[in-house]
Amino acid sequence: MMKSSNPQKSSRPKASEKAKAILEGAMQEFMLSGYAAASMDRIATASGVSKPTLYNYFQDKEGLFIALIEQLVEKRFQDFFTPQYFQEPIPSGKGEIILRELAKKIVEDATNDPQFLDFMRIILGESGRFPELARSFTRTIKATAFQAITHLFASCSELKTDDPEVAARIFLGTMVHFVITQKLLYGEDILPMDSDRLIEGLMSCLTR
Amino acid sequence: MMKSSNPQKSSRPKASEKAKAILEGAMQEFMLSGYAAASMDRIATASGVSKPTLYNYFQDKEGLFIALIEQLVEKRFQDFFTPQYFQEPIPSGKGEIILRELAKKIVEDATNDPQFLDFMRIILGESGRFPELARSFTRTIKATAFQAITHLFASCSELKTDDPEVAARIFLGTMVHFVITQKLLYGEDILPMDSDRLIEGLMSCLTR
DNA sequence: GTCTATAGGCGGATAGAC
DNA sequence: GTCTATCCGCCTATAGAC
Repeated sequence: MMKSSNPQKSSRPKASEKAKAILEGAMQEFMLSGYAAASMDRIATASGVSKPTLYNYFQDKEGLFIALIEQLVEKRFQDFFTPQYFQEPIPSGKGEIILRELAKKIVEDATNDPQFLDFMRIILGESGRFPELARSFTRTIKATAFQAITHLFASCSELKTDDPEVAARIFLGTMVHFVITQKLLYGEDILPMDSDRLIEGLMSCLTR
Repeated sequence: MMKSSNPQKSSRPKASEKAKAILEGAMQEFMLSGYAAASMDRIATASGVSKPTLYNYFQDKEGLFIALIEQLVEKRFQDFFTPQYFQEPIPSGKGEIILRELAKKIVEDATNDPQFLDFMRIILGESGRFPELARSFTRTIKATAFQAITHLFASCSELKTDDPEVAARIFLGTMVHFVITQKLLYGEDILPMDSDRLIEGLMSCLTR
């Protein structure tokens, strides 16, 4: 439950900067250590505040963790799978190009944005202890991605349209599993595979 | 490092039953709580031994965890993706049937064997803290699966053989991502999808 | 509201009897 | 080899001064 009121420094109702600092410190620590091994002392230090201040803004460790993940689900990674080029109307014949770009973007982000991998790891790893966070992720990010890609398959005549929902699952499944295997599970050292080669093969399965 | 000798009850060099009991208790606790939140006290209780005995058989918490996961990688889940029907020679025209059965087996095991999901969760969730365990998983289980399925695509004329390695990635990626999304991340409640429908669509993409 | 200091408990790991 | 009993540190969370 929320405290009765949030602390405010000025009279204007702006979002507290201290809360933001705490969330950033919490991000570092939770991503580095996972939920259970994270320390509220280290979060306080990383945030530049003292521990009681931390507990003034967030109920407890669990509340802080939930607030952090919800924020990441809603703000930071929400638009990942729904970039601008999913806007209507889809130019005729552009579906294949859009899918290729999206596939590349998934690989690039997993390669260049370490937060992205940490986020996936923590959502998956804590899905047993925090099922509501996993549900929130599925309801928000996964659902939006499936919806947008399904729409693409349903709209573009050059793509396989027999079952757009299934096509979307194959596309996203192949790419996300690739990223999980190669990056999270170190497959790039053990089972190397060029991402462009995979994308080509995938597109040839999903186009007419 | 190993202790100088393993404790043996009898003079014959049989595998210690206490070690087995400890590993079973450790399984319960680590799967339920994750590595960091697991308690050596609870493992001792669950195993029916006292804590010093626990430390007599395993160096410390980390050593016990590593021993457990290595055992699961090598014994328990090794043959999951390489069932009997991958033996040579593959009857002509049976590739499609074998793939369908394998896909169903993945979904069934994820549905009926809770240890299977727990194992996936812990390998993914601890891949940052224990990269060597993730590597071991990739080197052993993933590599064997890719190899067997690639061989299938390369051998069966009714399957898409342009790039068997890529076809294997698409097949396994689609099915594993399906299981992760539906079971680990609770997608079956939020984004329902009949597994047979997915398998049909996948097979139609991967056959000539 | 924010700090210093501390309470109180549970964690991993071990000493020493048998 | 296995136990009971215990050490000691780090953990979350808070009391009380300012």
